[in-house]
Amino acid sequence: MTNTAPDQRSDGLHYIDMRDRVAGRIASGELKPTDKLPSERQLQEEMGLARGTVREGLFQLEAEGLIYRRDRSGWYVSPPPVVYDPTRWEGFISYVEAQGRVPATETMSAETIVADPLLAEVFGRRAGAPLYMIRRRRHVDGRAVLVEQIVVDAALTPDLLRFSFDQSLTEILKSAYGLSVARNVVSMQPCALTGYEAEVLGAKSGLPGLAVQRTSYDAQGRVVEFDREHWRHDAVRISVDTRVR
Amino acid sequence: MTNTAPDQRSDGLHYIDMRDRVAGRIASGELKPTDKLPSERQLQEEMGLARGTVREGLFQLEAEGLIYRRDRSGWYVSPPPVVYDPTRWEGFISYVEAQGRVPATETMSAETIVADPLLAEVFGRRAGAPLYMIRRRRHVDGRAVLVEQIVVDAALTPDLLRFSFDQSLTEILKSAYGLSVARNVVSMQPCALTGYEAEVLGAKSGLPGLAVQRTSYDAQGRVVEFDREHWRHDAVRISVDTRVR
DNA sequence: CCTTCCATCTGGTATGGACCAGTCACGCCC
DNA sequence: GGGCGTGACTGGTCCATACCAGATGGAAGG
Repeated sequence: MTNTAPDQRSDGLHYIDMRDRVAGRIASGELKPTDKLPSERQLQEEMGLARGTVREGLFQLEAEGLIYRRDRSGWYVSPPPVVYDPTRWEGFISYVEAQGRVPATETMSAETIVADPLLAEVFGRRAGAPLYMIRRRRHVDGRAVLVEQIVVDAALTPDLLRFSFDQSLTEILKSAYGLSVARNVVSMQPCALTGYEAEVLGAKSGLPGLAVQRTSYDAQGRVVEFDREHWRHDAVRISVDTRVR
Repeated sequence: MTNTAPDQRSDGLHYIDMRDRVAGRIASGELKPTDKLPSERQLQEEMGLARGTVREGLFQLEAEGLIYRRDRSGWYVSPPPVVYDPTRWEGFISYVEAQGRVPATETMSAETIVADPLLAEVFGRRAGAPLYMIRRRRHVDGRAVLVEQIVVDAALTPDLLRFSFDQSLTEILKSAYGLSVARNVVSMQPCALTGYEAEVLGAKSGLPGLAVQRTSYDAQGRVVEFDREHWRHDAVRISVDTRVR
């Protein structure tokens, strides 16, 4: 392996060529965000390849975040990702709008649950303590990009379920319960979207994603929110700005 | 955790079944980290599937980070990821060791370059200003997990190239030049490893990865380090702990 | 005008065959 | 004992084909 720098030449691999040709059309602006690509069978003929080879190239572009698919509908050019700073939570709606995009939120469920051992530890409660769990799906420009599951301590937020969660939860916690966030512990891991997450995002099982887990504390060190989010990998860029301790 | 969520009907999809059967062997401990899986042709026969179907299942497990491949050698069970806080840079070696793993660093190249427009802007210099660029590959327990490209300002670090970079660069900057980091701006994005990055990590083009870009400033606001890292997606979990501003 | 239904288009799954290109362990040779 | 070559093994690429199931849009019917 060369110790010198990057840049490879046409490997002669058909699916790499195919990938680069389509990537070229996107880079040149011939194909624009949300545009639909030709069908796999059209590309197959156009490039003189087997369909499997065409699909291999498409998978590469999908992994790079350049294109995405809508099940049994077609392949589309990905819009640019939104920038997200999980440590500065101003609310999904406001920061998506600040980037000139159109956000939308859908509450999938909101219910009372009891703490299992893991959640009990997170909240510093006994197993069996009452908690609220809210599941939401969030969209940017009409595309579902993330699904989240938020857990809050029922003892701190009595009767929370009377609110609508299609708006900012942070706002509700602050104005109705006087809870505000002083510290966030965030952990992130690239993952594959499978099962429930893939299904509600309309993605094929195995699509690359990003799992974000956020624990928010108030000034007294109480856990205000415990949040797990699953993002489509091509929909987000994480940005964090911190002072070193 | 309480995955009260829907789902869990065996779809009857062969590659999902195959995936789950192998995942079961890993979960049960029958297959342990770094263990080699049976060959694709063995699995094919064992499960009565076509090889393409077996591979589809393996790709899913790879996307989930459960297994990885060594080119033309075989599929192996992934070791657990290392936890990495890009905002608290103590150095790769020390935090990997702190997690009971064995780190290693390899310097691929170290050279003087001139600032292109992008780098010039980052460093607040004119295009053409002299900079040092260092490329390194880093390993955990013998497996290459990330490749990084560090750029530093030659004006702040005269004659930097006389050092060996198989040790901590942060340490060199501090002890030899009195530079220490007061602020980090980090941005992360799931990506696909392709071309140069895939090659030096011994990965197939298209493997999911995580791109991390870090700009480090000293107390005077000067750029000390500009770093781009590409991680194997299954090798790392990002963790950030911050106070809200 | 709206709803319903159906033909068609699209991607999703699965098979099986072929050949290529590194890897790796074994055994030969020096 | 150590270096080298070789051949079996393993994943990587590519092909052709078939059928399934959801998406879609237009035609038919209310």
